[in-house]
Amino acid sequence: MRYSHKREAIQEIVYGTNSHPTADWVFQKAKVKIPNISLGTVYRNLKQLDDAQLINTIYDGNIARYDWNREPHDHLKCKICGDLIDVQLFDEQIRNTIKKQYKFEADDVLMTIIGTCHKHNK
Amino acid sequence: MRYSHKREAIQEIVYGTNSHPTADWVFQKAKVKIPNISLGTVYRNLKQLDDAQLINTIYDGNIARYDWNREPHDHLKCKICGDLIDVQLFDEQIRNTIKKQYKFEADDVLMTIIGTCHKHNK
DNA sequence: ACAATAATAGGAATTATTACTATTTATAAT
DNA sequence: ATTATAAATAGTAATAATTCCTATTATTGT
Repeated sequence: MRYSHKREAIQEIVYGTNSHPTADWVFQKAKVKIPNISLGTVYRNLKQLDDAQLINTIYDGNIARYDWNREPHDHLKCKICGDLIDVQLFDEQIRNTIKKQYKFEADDVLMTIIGTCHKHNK
Repeated sequence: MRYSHKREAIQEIVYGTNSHPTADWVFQKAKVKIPNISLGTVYRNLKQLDDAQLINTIYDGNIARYDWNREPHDHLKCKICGDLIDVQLFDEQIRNTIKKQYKFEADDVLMTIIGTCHKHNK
């Protein structure tokens, strides 16, 4: 993968937030620094960064979000504000046990808990 | 929710498969029985059936799939053939413990394991 | 049977994403 | 430093999944 100024900027944007941004959010941020960047470039580079294991892609409902956090972890998703919160539900050992439990060559364990976050307490 | 012949047919189709069908798959099946049914009707009714807790919607990557199985359960997703396989990873008690573990009003625990299913053994 | 209104068909609109192509840019070889 | 190469890009078109809109149809309470 050849160096590119734009890919570097895109990576910095993803690494600079805990908000699990969408491609369009990254695009809006990138435009501030690089006005002529195109959305296709953002998508292509996010995919390349994912392929290179520099970021992770997570699917939130039917939209892709990007996460700099490559440690195995899970998400709490607030059904009211849509926020995704990082949590560590299991340690690696339990995660590996889950993977081994089935006649299935498991690569990754994805878990999301849907509910209401603290911001919406009555 | 008023009775509708088409909604009944759509529900029967979802209840008649373990394949976690997409809206379009349901639409193709429905057209055999009801040639003039429209895709919009399929989407609207799948949503209504989900709202009425008669089926569940699960997101597989960025596409919606529908599941008659409303018992808490998890999925193994094969990255080669795309199949989703139902599994019971935790009993209700563990599931409730997970829900209580966070300052978060949890409704549902979603878990998918990504990997390779038995059909692709070398 | 009739009125009220939910459900529908068919198509347009929207949203997220990918594909295409001529041009630009990084970089390796000269 | 110049040049050749192929990757990266902008800009736009295309695609896929889904939702929205509106005139018509079907269900159901009276």
